Amino acid sequence: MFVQLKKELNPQQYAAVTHKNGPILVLAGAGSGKTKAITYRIAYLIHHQKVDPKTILGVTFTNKAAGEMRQRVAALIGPKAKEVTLCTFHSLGLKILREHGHHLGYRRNFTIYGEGDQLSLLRTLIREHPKKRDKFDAGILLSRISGYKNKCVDGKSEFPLYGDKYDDILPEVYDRFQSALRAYQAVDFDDLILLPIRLLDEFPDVRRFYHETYQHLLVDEYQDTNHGQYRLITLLASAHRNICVVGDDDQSIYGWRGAEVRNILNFEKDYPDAKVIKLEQNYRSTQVILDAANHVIKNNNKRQDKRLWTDRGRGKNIDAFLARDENDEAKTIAWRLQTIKERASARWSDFAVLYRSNVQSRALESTFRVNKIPYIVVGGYEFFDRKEVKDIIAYLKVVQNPRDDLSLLRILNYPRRGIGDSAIVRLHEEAHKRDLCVYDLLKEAQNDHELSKQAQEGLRSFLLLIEELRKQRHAGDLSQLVRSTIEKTGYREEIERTIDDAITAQMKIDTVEELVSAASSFSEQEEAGTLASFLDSLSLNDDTFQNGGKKIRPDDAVLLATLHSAKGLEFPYVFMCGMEEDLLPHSRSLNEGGGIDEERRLCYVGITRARRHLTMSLVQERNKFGRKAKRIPSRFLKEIPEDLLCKQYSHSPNFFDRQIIKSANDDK
DNA sequence: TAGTTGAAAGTTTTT
DNA sequence: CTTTCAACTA
Ligand SMILES: Nc1ncnc2c1ncn2[C@@H]1O[C@H](COP(=O)(O)OP(=O)(O)OP(=O)(O)O)[C@@H](O)[C@H]1O
Repeated sequence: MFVQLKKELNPQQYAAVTHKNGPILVLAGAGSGKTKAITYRIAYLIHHQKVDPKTILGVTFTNKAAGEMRQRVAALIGPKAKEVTLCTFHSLGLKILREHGHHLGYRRNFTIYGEGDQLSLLRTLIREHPKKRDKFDAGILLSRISGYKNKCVDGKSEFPLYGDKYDDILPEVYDRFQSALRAYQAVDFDDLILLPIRLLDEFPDVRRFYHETYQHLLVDEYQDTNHGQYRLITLLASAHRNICVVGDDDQSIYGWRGAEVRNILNFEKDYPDAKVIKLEQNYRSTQVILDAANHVIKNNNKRQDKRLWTDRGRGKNIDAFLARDENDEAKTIAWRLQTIKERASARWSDFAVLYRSNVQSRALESTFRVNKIPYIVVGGYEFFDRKEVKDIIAYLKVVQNPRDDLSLLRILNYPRRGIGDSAIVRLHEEAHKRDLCVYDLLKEAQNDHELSKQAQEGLRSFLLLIEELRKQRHAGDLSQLVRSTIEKTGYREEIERTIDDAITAQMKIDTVEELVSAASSFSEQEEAGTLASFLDSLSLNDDTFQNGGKKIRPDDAVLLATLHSAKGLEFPYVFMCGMEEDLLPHSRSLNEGGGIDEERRLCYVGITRARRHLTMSLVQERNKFGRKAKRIPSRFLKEIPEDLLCKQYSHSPNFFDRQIIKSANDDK
């Protein structure tokens, strides 16, 4: 590979890849080969500089982008890639916390709370609060708690005031929230960044350990880092200063969760000796696509000046079509996709359909399904948000960490064990008063005569069940454990008992079964197929579960993804759907964070994913809560010059051969 | 304590 | 349209 380095890289990339130690900044536009520079640099360090792969750390914000890095490094250096740490900030934080969290009082088996867990914890706190009549919204509280937490990275600070009813209760709820997490041995996503910062900051030994361990840091999509992640990286780099960051201010799309572009813009101030590199040639897209992207993004102010050119030829115009509703849109996409595929003899995986919001995947999925177009959905809700799955996972979480009161209380009386609300409230309060975790309290409460006979019996069988599963945890394999959990809890019977509709009941049973397959395919592809790693992967939304619980993952499939999770990827053929006002730009985004500019960047990201051809679509009306709502074209569509577009607004897509493209509704 | 009923509310992006 | 939650009844 060394021989070809000079051939495969342009001079600027070559400079970035082969630069000796010290800070490097690559600030450049979409498709200019930033990720290529990072991955080649990793390969170069290993092959040329004889750097031990284990001492290289590459991080980025999203799972998808981390996976892309991993894949591209593996393509370059083969199996050695496994020794390089390539992950998201959060999984790096998790690693640090599992290895050294004991300094801060965390056991190795601590639990990760996702947003759902955070919200349900907050809801119980609100329920117990004396002022609960005020109808506090858990979501608002959560965003303020998270904001405050992150603000405290640089030391304790005042609670910010918003001038509403939440101001009064925030400090108290915050304290209770934090102590609950501690008591439960649980950490939330913020903690996965903030606690490692404390470890590195306050414990010189830990800091020294990681300075030794990771001697070369590389950060992709650096514009997406928030202050905590910036601090984390800065601490990790402080000894050797071998830090290479790449990014593009025009692709900053996470302002709404605290990402700060100034992290990348200030890099030269942080590291005055930084080698700064600009890349100006786009190797990805045709002229038409690049022009469209540039015309859209130039409507933003406050941009870093960047040049971008391509020699890949003009290419075909961008198609833009109007459909009647989202099902028509999906059908037309299916039809066009198949047409392009045949004409260009492309593979399914050469296509991506991108959208602003996860709900948009629904119509696409059902249409693709009936038309036998293989697809993979990135992220989205679906599987792991279903009640059945969350219940079983709560059991597994308790098995792993019995101090997790929140998960325990969720399942203590599901399936029904005769333990009612009053008993649960009593147990919870008692545990809180005596500074015990509920699990330990249960051991005595099973003989507490103030509880009903029924409840006592229920507690006994619950404890027995958990103990049994805990024993099994180390013995058998993971999928066996999940299966036992389902069987021993009598979950299937509970579903059959409580749900009258046989079809719904069967669906739920199937869902639970799918979780077993998810577990078994997990232990097949992970060498450490333990319960702990399974729960971690679930919490971090790991790529392993891309297709929910389904075991069969087509290896050649169309990608369905949000604009956010498509960043960093590229496809010969891209569809952007829902090009409508209130969706892109999204109506809810206009007041917050980056506002319209961030939405425009999102559009820019979408356009620049395409290599050869881009199709945009919009609909006349969209179903919203069972009502039809009229839609108007996105302003971004109008920012693209007419001569780059090929508009097909006139005829209904129903026009297209109905025999070829089935509608999702008329499949029976 | 368990189960039913009816009203109300939700409509963004990720870890 | 869906899900969630409070109030009610058995
Ligand atoms: N010097 C080069 N010669 C040929 N092709 C290149 C070169 N550099 C990059 N490419 C190709 O251009 C495409 C885009 O590269 P890459 O994904 O690294 O860009 P990027 O700057 O990271 O993009 P983005 O900002 O959108 O994530 C890839 O297909 C890559 O292989």
